[in-house]
Amino acid sequence: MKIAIFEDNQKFRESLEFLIVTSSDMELCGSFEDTNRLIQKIEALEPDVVLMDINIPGKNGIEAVREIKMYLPKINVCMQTVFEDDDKIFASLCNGASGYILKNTPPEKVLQAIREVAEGGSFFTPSVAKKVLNNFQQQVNDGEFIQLTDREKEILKLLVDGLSYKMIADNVNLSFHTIHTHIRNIYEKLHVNSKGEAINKAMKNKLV
Amino acid sequence: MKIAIFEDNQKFRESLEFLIVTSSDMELCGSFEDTNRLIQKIEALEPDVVLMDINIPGKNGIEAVREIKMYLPKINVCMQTVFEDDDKIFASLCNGASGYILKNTPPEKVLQAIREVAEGGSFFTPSVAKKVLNNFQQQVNDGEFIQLTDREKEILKLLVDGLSYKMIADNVNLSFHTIHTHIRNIYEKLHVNSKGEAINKAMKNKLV
DNA sequence: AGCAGCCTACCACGAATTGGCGATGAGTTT
DNA sequence: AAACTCATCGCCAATTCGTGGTAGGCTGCT
Repeated sequence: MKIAIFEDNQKFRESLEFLIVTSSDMELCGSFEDTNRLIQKIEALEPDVVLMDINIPGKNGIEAVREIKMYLPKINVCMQTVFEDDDKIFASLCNGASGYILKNTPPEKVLQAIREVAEGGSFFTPSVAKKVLNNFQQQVNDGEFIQLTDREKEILKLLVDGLSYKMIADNVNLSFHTIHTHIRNIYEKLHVNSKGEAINKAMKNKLV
Repeated sequence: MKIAIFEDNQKFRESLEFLIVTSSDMELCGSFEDTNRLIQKIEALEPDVVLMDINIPGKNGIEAVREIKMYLPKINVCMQTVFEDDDKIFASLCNGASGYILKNTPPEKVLQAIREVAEGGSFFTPSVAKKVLNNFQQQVNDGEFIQLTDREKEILKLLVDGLSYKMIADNVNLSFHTIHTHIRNIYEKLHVNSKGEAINKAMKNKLV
């Protein structure tokens, strides 16, 4: 298993290097203090996992992971940082990072994270997992229980996709009037009274 | 640290019980094979963590976690199952579970998961973490780079909230016509031509 | 047989939205 | 100075939407 490190803090980089080289199943294939010529380096070294500091000189870690995933999508990237900055965490993950560990993570967990990421899994330190989870949960249901029939869900989905009544009617082979009625019923169940609100609520509450 | 188990498979329940009682920092405060009188039991036992099988008789695990989080939101729940059923995983997590482990998880990881969950963190087995992450990543940008002006973003946000042109005009103290033009420009930039599509695209690409 | 819920379909009217066309002024870049 | 972007305001015709009704057919439950 080949690992590449991108980390500007020398002490930290060295301790990571030590951790990798003393690990029997891993091989350190590169270690750098900036992201210059990032893609070329990775292309040449062919690491299984890239460890990327989030605040690294050159392109920062978020840009870096985006680039890696754009040009070399098979490379798995594990981010690391000292800060629990929500925005950066989400940005990294959205841009394709497979893992996220804080720098106070004990060595054996770091190795574990690397192994999980190498196998295509994901690893978050618990606090990061919690943040991801919160983001996940908050999208859902404000306590209302909305029960739509299958037909209604089908039509709501098309509505959310931006189709007009007429297009929906075409799509499901029903009369325009029927669609009209269904949508009125949907609005009532969602407690909304415009297309915009309906779409918003449908997406936020993952009704589609 | 007090743990309660809800698990219908006897063998599995017993091995969990063994795992807990032989663990120095944990105490088994209850172990059940169904979810009957769930809330009363939990209220009486006051566990720190509930281990909940997802396919348990009575109310299933998803309903159970929802109830727990509704009546006793401070209780942290860790789900477990043999299957990697995406829908159930997401449903559990959305309903408030803090952890999700598969039943083939080695004992020491189970204990680790319980500890993380007890401390308010989250724990997923890597494959589940991957699923959560995928759901996270897919929400974002299809590769297009959409550059909206501040005004446009502001108006798009209100549009997404379900407001009509007139209401938006009121909201930002502009003329109806101005809103109209902005929205037309927004549509052009988003390559859409209806309110529905615009809202959809705006939400999917997190432009707001 | 009666009731309830769902899917279907229709009428009608006022309000909202779209799409096309044009215009001005402020500020920035070239 | 010309070109450009951004924000602002305007008109108009065609379409779509929101809301109020009505109503038959179907299924499932009592």
